[in-house]
Amino acid sequence: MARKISESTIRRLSLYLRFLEEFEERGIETLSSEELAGRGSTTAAQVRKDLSLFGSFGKRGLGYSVQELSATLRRLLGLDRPWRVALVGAGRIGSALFAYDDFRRRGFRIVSVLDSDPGKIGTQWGDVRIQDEARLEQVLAEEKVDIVILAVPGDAAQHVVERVVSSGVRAVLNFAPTKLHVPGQVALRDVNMSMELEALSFALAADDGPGA
Amino acid sequence: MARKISESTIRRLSLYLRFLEEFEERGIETLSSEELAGRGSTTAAQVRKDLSLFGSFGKRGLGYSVQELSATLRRLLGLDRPWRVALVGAGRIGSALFAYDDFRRRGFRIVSVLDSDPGKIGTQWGDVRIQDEARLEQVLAEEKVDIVILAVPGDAAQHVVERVVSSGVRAVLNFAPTKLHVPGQVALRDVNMSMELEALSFALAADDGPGA
DNA sequence: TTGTGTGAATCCCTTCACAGCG
DNA sequence: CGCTGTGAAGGGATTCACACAA
Repeated sequence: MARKISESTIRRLSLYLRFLEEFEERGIETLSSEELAGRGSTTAAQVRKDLSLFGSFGKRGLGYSVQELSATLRRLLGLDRPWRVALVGAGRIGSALFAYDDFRRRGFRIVSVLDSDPGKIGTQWGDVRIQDEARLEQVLAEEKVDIVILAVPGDAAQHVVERVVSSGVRAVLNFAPTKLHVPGQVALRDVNMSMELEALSFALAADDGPGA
Repeated sequence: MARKISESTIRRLSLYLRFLEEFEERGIETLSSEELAGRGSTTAAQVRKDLSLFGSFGKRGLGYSVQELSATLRRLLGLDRPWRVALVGAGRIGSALFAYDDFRRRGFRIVSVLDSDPGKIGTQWGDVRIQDEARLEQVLAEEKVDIVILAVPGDAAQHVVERVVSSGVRAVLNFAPTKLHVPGQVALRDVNMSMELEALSFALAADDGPGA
C-alpha cells in the first residue's frame, strides 16, 4: 500500500468524495467521470487517472456507481473508521476548531484538549475538560490519540511538535504560522492562513502593477 | 506584470520573506541562497530560480542583502501597502480570524465584519461594529474593500461569493468547506481544514494497511 | 454506442551544472 | 575564489487519444 500518491491526487479524492456524497443524497446512482469532473475543477481524464491508481471501479459504457465509489473513497481516505484527535492550544483558533462541525461529521473526534494557561486548565468544553499541556505525553498515550491538531503560538510550535512526535503520534495538523520540522515517517500538514492571504495580495499587486 | 508565476513559487516567496525577517531581526546583513533554502524546505537552486523570475537581486560571490531582498519580496507580494479586508461571517471561525494577530502584522486590516444573524448585527467587535449581511454590496463599496474573507456556512458560500464578486472585489479567501465558482479574473483561495485532516487520515490508513 | 482504463505525448516544475561576475 | 543567474536535463503530473468492455 506504500504507493507514492501525490498530494494533489489526495486533495482531489477528497473532493470527489464530497461530490459523490451530494449525488448520493439526491438519489443518483451512476455518474460518469465527465460529470464528476464537471462539478469540481478538473477533467474527466484526471478523474479516471486518479481512480485508476487504486483499481478499476467503473463500468465501461456506464460510469461509476455512486454508492460503490463513495464507499471505496471513504475506505481509501481512511474515513471508514473514527480517528481520535487531540487539540493542543485552547485559544481562539483552538476553540473555533473544537466547535467545527465538519470535523465531527467526517469522523474526527476531538477526545482531548490541552493548554498551558492555568486559567484555562480544568475548564470544561462540552464533554472534554482542558488538560495541562505539561501532561501532553501522558494524555496522548491514555487517550490513544491518532492525530494532533496544533493551535499554539508560533514560537511554541516546534517544541510542542517534538514532544508530540516522540510520543509516537504520526499525524499532525499545524495551524501555527511556522515551518515545523518532523521526521519523515510523520505526516504533517500546514494550514497557514496568512500565506493564503499573501497569495491574494500578490495577485492584486500583480494586477495593479507595482506600487499602485 | 502578468507573468505566470506558479502557486508553489508564491508560497515559497512568502516563506523566504519570513526567514529574511527573522534574520533581519538578528542583525544579519547578507545571506546565500544556500542559507535561505536550509531554513525552509527547499534547495538553493530553487531559491535562485524563484528569485530570478523577478530580477537579479543577489551579488555574485556574496549572496543577497537581507534588507534589500526582504523589501523586494514585500513589494512583490504586495505587502508594502495595507489591504482593506472584510470578514463575512461572525461565527466561531470568523471571530478567531478577526483576532488573528498575524493578519494585522502583515498589513491586512479587517475594516468590516458582516453577518446575517440578527442577534449579532450591531454587536461591537473591537472598533468594528457587525453589519447586516444584507447590506454587503454597500459596505464593500463604502469601505473600499480589497479582499473578502468568507467564513459562512458551506451552503451559503456560493451565493455570498457571487454577491462579493459582482461588487467588484477581486480577491476572496474562502473558509467554507465548499468548492466555489468565480470568474477567472477573481483570485480565490480555499482553506479547507477538513481536507487537510483527510490527507492525514489517508497517510495513516495507508500505513496501517486497509481496514486496520 | 457509450464511457472506462491506460499507454503515449505534452507540459510544467525542479534539479543539475557551469559560465561569469564581484 | 564564492556564489549568483540560467540554459539544459530530468522527473512528475496532466492531457490526449484510442483500444476495448458492457
